[in-house]
Amino acid sequence: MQEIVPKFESIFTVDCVVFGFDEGELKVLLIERNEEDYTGWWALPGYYVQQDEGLDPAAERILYELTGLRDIYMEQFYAFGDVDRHPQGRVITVAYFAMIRLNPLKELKPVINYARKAFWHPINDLPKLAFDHTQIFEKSLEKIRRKISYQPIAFELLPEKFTLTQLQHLYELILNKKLDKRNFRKKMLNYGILKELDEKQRGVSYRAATLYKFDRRKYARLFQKELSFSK
Amino acid sequence: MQEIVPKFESIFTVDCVVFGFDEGELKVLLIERNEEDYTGWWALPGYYVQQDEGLDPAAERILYELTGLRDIYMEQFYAFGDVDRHPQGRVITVAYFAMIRLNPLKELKPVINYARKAFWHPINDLPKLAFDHTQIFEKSLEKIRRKISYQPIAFELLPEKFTLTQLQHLYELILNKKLDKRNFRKKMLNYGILKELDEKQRGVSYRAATLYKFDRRKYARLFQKELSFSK
DNA sequence: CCAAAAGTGTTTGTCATACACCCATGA
DNA sequence: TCATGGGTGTATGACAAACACTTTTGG
Repeated sequence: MQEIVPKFESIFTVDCVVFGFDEGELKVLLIERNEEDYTGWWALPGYYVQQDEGLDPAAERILYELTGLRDIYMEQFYAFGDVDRHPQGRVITVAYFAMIRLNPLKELKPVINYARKAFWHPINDLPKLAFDHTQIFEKSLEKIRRKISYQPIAFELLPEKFTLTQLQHLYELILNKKLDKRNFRKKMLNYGILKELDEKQRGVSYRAATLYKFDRRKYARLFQKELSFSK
Repeated sequence: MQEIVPKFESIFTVDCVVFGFDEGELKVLLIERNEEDYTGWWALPGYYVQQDEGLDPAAERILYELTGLRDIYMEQFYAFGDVDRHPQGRVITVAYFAMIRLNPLKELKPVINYARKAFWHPINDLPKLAFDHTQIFEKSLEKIRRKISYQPIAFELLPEKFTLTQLQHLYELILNKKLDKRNFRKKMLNYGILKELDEKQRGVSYRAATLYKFDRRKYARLFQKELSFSK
């Protein structure tokens, strides 16, 4: 009996789903394509992996080249390899996600001209994206919804100092449901991973809220003790 | 500015981690390799994906060809793409796992001669596997440990009729810790996804235990209501 | 009658949930 | 003084955890 399955070669890429939080909205980082196939379309930042490059480093590099963003921890979540997902032929993509502190003032600057521009777009109003990127995005949403239920990844999205209400709104956005204010505060404060600051909100025309910081040390001490959030 | 990242082509494969339960042990399905690189070594069943073949179908086909097992639902869990994971060059692999009802009488017969044989091996006694398959296996273990905590996938491993004690032993094996008998039974029966049969165990030299079946209908009705199992 | 596993309840504490009013601030 | 969000407590029910003895059966 001989080998009946020929090896074949495929191009492969990495795509990044980067979430940010701004103006009370969850946003995702997109680029406008400047290359053949879907030219001018919006897409997730993604590109070809290099010959001598691991997947994780490729994801970091590609995100940087397309958006100028660096040093962002990303987590691989799924590989997409449908036969017809790419018009050029067989292209498998490995998808990563990240949640970051969005700085609205920081300009996003593609370093290579594969992207015309990079920008933040609200997740509730996404048009159809290039390739199967809509599907990739949906899968990443599922993933972070599940993940936020057992790990406090929401902090990654907030500014360093934040109010409990901001934190709650963020959870509500991600989980897509209302949470009870008193219960939310009780629970969050109970975890002991928030540090209350002496500082208050400024410039609001109502009672100023206390600011908090996420206490990474205490969180680390909880090891992988997983936090849960069902309602 | 010109494109600074050359596309390159890579071979890619699928690897399968299939868990079974037999003789009171958790086992994993291995093959003995019959090809260059790690010839004669034990490895996870895995092979090249074809040109016109999606990842999921590839996983099904490859498992069949290497072990003779068919119609097994597998779930993708991670892509491994370290630069030096394969001696032949850059080979990315997409890994799948499955949990199945192991039939110790059914002979495992590779259909193509890439594998000399396929066999079940206890997971607690694994030698070093070919390529990075040890690492892939470890990751799959993490994955099923997490998954069993919120979905009753353990049933997939058991014979159709089983006793509560068998089920508990299986949970203990996977989670690698002792569970309390009374609490375990209470919780399991409470979920309402077990159907008590009129039948008892036979041929044991002690009090015969009641047999149960997993009730897929009732489980489906719980939608994705997730079951939890911490202790 | 012995060995081996089956089967069975109660108590305690923690945590999720539901729910409504007063407080502080700036305009 | 009003509008706006900030901030607070209690009662109920569900569920996790800890814990030990009696029952059944075959050999």
